[in-house]
Amino acid sequence: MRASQMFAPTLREVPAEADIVSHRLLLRSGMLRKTASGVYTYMPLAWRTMKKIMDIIREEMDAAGCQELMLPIVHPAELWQQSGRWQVYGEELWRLHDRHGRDFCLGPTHEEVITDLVAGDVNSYKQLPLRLYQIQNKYRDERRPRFGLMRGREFIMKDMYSFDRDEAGLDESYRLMHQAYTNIFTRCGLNFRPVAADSGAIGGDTSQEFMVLAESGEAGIIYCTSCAYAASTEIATAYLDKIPSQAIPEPLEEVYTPDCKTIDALIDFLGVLAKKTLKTLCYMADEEFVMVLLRGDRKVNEIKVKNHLGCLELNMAKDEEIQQHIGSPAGYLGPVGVKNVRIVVDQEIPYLANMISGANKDQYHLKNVNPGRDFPIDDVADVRLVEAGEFCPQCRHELAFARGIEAGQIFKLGTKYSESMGAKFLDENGKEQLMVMGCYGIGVGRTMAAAIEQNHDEDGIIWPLAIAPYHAVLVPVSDKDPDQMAAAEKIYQDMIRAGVEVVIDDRRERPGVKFKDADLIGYPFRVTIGSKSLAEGKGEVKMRSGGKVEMVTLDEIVSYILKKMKNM
RNA sequence: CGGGACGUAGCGCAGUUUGGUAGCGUACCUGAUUUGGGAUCAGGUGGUCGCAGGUUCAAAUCCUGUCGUCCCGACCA
Repeated sequence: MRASQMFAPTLREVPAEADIVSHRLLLRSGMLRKTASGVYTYMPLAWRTMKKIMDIIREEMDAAGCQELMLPIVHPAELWQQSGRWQVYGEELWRLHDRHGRDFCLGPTHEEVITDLVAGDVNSYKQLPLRLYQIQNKYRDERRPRFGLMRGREFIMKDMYSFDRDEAGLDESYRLMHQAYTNIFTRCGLNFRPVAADSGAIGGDTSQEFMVLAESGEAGIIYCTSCAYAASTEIATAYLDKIPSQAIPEPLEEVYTPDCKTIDALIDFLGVLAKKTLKTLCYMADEEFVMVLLRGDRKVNEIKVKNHLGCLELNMAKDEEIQQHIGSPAGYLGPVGVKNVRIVVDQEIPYLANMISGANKDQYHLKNVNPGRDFPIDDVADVRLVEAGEFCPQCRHELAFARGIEAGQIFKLGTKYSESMGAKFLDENGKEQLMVMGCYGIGVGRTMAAAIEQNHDEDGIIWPLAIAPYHAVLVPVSDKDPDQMAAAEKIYQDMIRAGVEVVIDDRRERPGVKFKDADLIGYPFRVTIGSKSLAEGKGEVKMRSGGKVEMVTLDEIVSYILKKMKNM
């Protein structure tokens, strides 16, 4: 490729809209342009990188016994109504209708379409297992698209669906995908970690996310500093000390606590620790008013609450709703004496004694509140957020926190979709069985952005070799010097012949401009042909990832780079 | 969805308070001098000031509506 002809308009200034490194660098390097909010154009350089990531994905999928196909992006509403997700998926589902007024949506994921397909064409155990994947645009009308490619409304995803005859088959498909994903992200040169995850709107039980570790990540990870335990903060658990309090329950006592609407104010006023108090939260779970109890120093994990209740919508109750069900203002809420309200108790609570809670009476709290005696503890669940410094549920060593970018996720779905879409087969005994499914996704653009988050410096991107748009850039320092140009041209041709993907910067620009662009775009190798080195019959080879400039004889430059590439 | 802000040349911005018919930097084009880390000089191209109404002799500027974009929040009992 000749830089003089390449469509890669680099920017000196950062567009105001870009906030995180990957977005800024993608725009500045001329790789990405925005078309609408959350909708982007991949420019030629970015598309080369995207294709390389997709090729790695294809190789690993095919090696794991998957077949590529292409499902439609436009889905008829009927399929989504059949699975129930036409309602459940909510506003994120991008809906449209045709000229006859029939409802459709743009596919955010393809369980419905593929399960319907397989249900029609697979009838026998002899056709299983079946593992089908595709790489295509997905559509999710995000409430807030942001961070460039990290959270777009249109994005490219690899999605694979496995169909097995039983749980054991699913386990094998899941294991294969876990290995394939590990291979893919390793080959892309990423520092990542698989973590246990919530299965969310997709459904199913077991799930893991592949997190690319980065400070800018939207997702939180709790991991053990000693063993292999790692989970998304959404579902992370901690070691639970099941030793009941030895304290002798004392009688309830009402205390006057003026202006103690927060736990901080309360513990200041009473001079006690937050862990001696109870935190009372009220929610509207769909139409039901629910109270959630936690130790005062804990934070609630709403995902866990939602999963426990099995509701679609979970919102903090409004003041009017609290007044209506409890008859007390927020700030003085507690579980004692509450009637006709479901009380979800965090699993730590039953082991506590003589706690302080709101009295459901303005300006008053209760002392010596005892679980079981003063309020029911029959609805116990793990509903709290686990934080760094707590202890591992598996080995009791300390837990730590990290941020990550969710680049991929794998799920065991079970029979949720085969049931609703009617995906059945006959086994050896002629008996009808439901197929057992799994689904497995990778965000291709997000993987590219994550690679930049992890590999950059103040000058630009530092591409891992495997997904760099080109391997090398060739910079003749002066376009007026025919010797330099001739030497560069020869190396350019040699590189192409040797399979090195190279850009020759033949633009009539000053060397500073070429160097700045080379660093910004992040070619792994830069070969400079200047008058000084040329006088000795040499060129300069520099790696973007660091290290010093190597002077290499012109004839040996190609083999030098090939050798380096082999070791990367 | 709630809150905040912004829309003026490809990009970054000023001008809006106080109405008078649009400017700076950069990018781009031409020429000259330059040439090892985003050159200098000279000359140039490019904007219905997001859109639609309204007020006015006159609107980027004031009023109304509308569309778009970005940021923050959605853990407070």
